[in-house]
Amino acid sequence: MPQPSASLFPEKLPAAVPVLLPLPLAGAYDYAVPEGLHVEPGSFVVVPLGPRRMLGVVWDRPPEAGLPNIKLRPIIEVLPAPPMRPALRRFVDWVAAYTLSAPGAVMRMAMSAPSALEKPAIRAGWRATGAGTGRVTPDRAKVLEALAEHSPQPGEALPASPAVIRGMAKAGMIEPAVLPQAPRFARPDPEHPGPPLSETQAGVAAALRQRVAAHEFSVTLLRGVTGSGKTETYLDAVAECLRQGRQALVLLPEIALSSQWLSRFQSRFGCAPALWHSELSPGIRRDTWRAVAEGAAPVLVGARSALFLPFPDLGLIIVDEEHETAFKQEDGVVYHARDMAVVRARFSQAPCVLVSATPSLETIANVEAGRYTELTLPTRHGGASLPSIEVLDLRATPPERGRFLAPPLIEAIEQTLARGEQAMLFLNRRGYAPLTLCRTCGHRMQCPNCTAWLVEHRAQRRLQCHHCGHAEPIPPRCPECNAEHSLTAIGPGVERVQEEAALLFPDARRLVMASDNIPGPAAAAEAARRIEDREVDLVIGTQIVAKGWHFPHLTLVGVVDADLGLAGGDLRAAERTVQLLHQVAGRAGRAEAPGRVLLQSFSPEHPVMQALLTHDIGRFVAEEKAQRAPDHWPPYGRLAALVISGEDAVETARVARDLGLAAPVMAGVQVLGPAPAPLAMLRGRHRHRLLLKAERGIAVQPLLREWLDRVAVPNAVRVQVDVDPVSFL
DNA sequence: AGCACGCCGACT
DNA sequence: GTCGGCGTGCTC
Repeated sequence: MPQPSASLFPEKLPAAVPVLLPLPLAGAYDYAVPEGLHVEPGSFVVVPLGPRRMLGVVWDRPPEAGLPNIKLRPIIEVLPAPPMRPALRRFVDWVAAYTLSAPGAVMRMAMSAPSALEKPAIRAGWRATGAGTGRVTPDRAKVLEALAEHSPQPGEALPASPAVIRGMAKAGMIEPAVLPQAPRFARPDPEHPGPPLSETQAGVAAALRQRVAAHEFSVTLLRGVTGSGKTETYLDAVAECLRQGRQALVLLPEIALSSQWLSRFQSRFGCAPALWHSELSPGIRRDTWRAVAEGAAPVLVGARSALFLPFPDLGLIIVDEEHETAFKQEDGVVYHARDMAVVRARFSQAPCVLVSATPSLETIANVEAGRYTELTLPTRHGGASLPSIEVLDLRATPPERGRFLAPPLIEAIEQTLARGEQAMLFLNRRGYAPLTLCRTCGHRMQCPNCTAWLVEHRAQRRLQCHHCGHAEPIPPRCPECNAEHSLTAIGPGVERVQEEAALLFPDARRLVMASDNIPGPAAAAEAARRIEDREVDLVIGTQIVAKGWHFPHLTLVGVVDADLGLAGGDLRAAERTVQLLHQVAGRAGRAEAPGRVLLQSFSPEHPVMQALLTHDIGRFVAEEKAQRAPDHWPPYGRLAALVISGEDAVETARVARDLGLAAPVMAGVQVLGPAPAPLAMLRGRHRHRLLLKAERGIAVQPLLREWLDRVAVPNAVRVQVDVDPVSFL
């Protein structure tokens, strides 16, 4: 590659820098730096792009050499914000290279609050003038009263409509005033007295603190059964990080369901942490982003996207429930937050702690290979014993016809309720019934856009597609054969289980928990409170009840269909089922009352059920390993999936076939497919899949890149690359 | 991601 | 004869 020569273009060459724009472009664009403007790598700048102005970041790559005839457009402005740190810039490049995404698309996630880059907005409010000409109406009196109490206040905080406030301003009764800086994030106090740690906890906490104090990269698996006090233990490491004056990041799989986690944080540190998730309002988002960048948010708790926040001095990353599939981002830049957390920690020279009761096989393999270390909390805290787990053979004791709860489970619930304790029924399926079938002609109600059945939601009297959001009213007669009263609900969803429970336990106060009726953090917190305060006797829920809740009065968990997750039969079906059911089981019983778990299954002999009822997860893991290792399935090899999708069936299939023909041929690499995806149609797009499997040690990214370069893909067809896929749909 | 340009159908 | 549909393509 020709190098620019200073002697060829003496000082005529304008200073130029690459600027990475938050767009899916192949790389950074070069811009001229106007005389007198100071920029450095990481500077946030405004540059012209075609007809518009765009925010970007000065990047590290030296500007493209040669082509001195191209006149570069100049940078318009440098924003008064701290430059993006090298650790974050390198992380962005790394994630882009690993996931085969455009660097700009990844950087976009690191610029998720562009307004935070401008000067902190002056927030305007109102104060009373003590004068003015207007009449004092009741509304106006309330406003004046509020302002007498506390002044100035933002308009939206005043007890009157904007019209009233405008009127008062016009009458000269109130006037605009600058509000003081929005309250900063409280500083969690590491010395705040928290709950006492057991001896085991204290030992593990000391080991974690040591890793934090070491100020260097390390990865630790913190493994402990449900109720062993993992959270309090790692919060001690967070405290150490605070003492060091560095920032801590805690990733939770579903921040919306974490009200109880947040109260534990509060009681350990005396205040709430900063939060980061997709539902934040723009204002809070901007404040939080800025606070993180300024180091004013010492602890941040967030969903996976928090990995891309501009921490200046990250000293610890915790990934709680590291086995959760919610950490995998499936659209846009496809990445696994657990794995990227490790990378982020490496670039920040910080320890990373992966926390789980049922670690992923990936993490276990990394421990076994010596890449990660492991710390264990082997027993439940406070002397509580593990719940007893039984498998109910549905072949031996089937439910009544058209029902879903087997007699022994019904009896167990009755006993539990009679003792005044709480019971929970778990079924990982929303709605009333997963299939609506015509008894006359066999027609199945199907989504027009997806290869999927429509799920009946009886409460809304609608059929819904859980993949694309399509919804339609339940038709009065079969759309195929016109038979009336012939459409029948097949199979159970939580709504149907609740209906059955209402018949069986009419006096029990029931609560259904599914994403349909728990739309956000507030609803989740309220549901948890009602259970804690014993306003509920029977909880019926989807996987949102499996999360790390602590319900002290809950002693029985019934799993309505323990076989459900095994149906797809993909690589991780068994592993996921063990993790999910183990987690649900962990809801039963705590310190004072022993828990009991009943799994309804048609195959009690299945290794998954055996692992659960013997509590021998270790043997299950060994069996999985023995199955996966010989053929180099993950984690003993790597996978990358290509999903080819398009509206035109023929064209999409052709691209898939072309990719199959152009697949890399090499020892240790195997390409499976193309084949129609299990979800052969999604949102109106036809889908095909290819799977590349490589032995460990083979870098798949260069293979993928060359592979994709060999095949022409028309615009209407999309090829999505998923390195380390979790979902096989 | 925008926002252009571009080439084909229903209006004043 | 134009206005406008959104399909392809470029932006340092």
